[in-house]
Amino acid sequence: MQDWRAVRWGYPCENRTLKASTNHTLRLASLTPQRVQERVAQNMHDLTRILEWNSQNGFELFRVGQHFIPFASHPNFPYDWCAVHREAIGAIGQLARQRGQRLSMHPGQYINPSSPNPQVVERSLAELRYSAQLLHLLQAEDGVLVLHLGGIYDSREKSMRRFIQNLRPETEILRFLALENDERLWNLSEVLRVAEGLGVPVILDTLHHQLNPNGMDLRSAIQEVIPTWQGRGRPKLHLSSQDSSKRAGAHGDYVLLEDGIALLDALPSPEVDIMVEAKAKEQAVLRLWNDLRSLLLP
DNA sequence: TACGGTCAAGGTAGT
DNA sequence: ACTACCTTGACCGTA
Repeated sequence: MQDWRAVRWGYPCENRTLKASTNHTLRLASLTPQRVQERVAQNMHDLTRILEWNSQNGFELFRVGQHFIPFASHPNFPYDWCAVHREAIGAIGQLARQRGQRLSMHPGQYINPSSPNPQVVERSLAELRYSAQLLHLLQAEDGVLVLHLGGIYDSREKSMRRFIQNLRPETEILRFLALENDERLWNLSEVLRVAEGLGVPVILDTLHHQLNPNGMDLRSAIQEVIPTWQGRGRPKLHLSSQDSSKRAGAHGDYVLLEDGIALLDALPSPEVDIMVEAKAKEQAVLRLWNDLRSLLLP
C-alpha cells in the first residue's frame, strides 16, 4: 500500500471546522452590484481563511465553489466582474501558491456542452469560460476544471463528437479542463476516448468507477488515467464512499477506511492528488488519516 | 433564531 | 406525461 503521507489531499468548497464557504450566493431576484460584491467579499474572505487553515493542517488541494462570483456567467450579471475583482483574485492566487494549495473548480449538472440544444451549449460554455477565467486570474498553473460528459441524447457517439467539437476551439477552457467518469452514463473507457480527442486529462472517481466499472479493475483504471496528466501537474483522483442509507452513488458523510485502503493499494505511486468528496468535508479526511494512522501503528 | 419552501440552469429513469 | 432524483447547499420569508 502506498504511503498516504506522500499523497496530497483536499476537499471541496467549504470547511466545517471554520464554518467557511466559498459558495455563498444570492437569489437571481436580488442580483444587484452591491449584493453580488457582498457575497464575493464573503467568499474571498472565507477562501483566504481556508487556504491558511489548509496549510497549517496538512491539506494541499481545495475546490473553489462555482458560486464564488455568483451568477458570473449569467446574461443579467450587472458588472464586469473580471475588471472589478482582478486584483483581489490575484492576491488570493498568490496566497494559494505561497501556501502550496492546488485549486480546482467543478461545474455541476446543468453544464452540458454536448447538448443538441445550442442555447444549452452556449450557457454551458459561458460557465466554463467563467471558471477558466477565474483559475487564470488566480494564476493557478496546475488548476483543474472538472467536468462530466453530461447526457446521452440521440446517441453516445454523436454526443461524444459534439462534446469534442464544441470544446475544441475553447483553448482557455482546455488549458484547465479535466473529464470525470460518472456512476451511470459514461464509464472510464468512454471518458478516456473523449479526453484523448481534446488532449485533456481524466479524473478517476473511485465510487463512480465502482458503480460503472465496465469490467475494468481499479488498478488498471488508475494505470489508464495517470499518463493523461503528463504536463498538467500531479494526477488527480476523487475518493468517496457510498452513503449506505441512500441510493447508489450518493456520497457518504465520511470515507470508509476500506475504500481509502483500496485506492492506496491500487496506486502505482503515492505522488497523486486525492480530492475527498464527502459531506463532512475536511473532517472526513482528518478521520481517514486517523484511521490509517492507527491501522499502521503497532 | 429556527424552519421549511424554494431556488438559473438539464437530463435520466421509472411509472 | 408526470415525477423523483441528482447535489456545491444557501436564501429568505415567516413564525
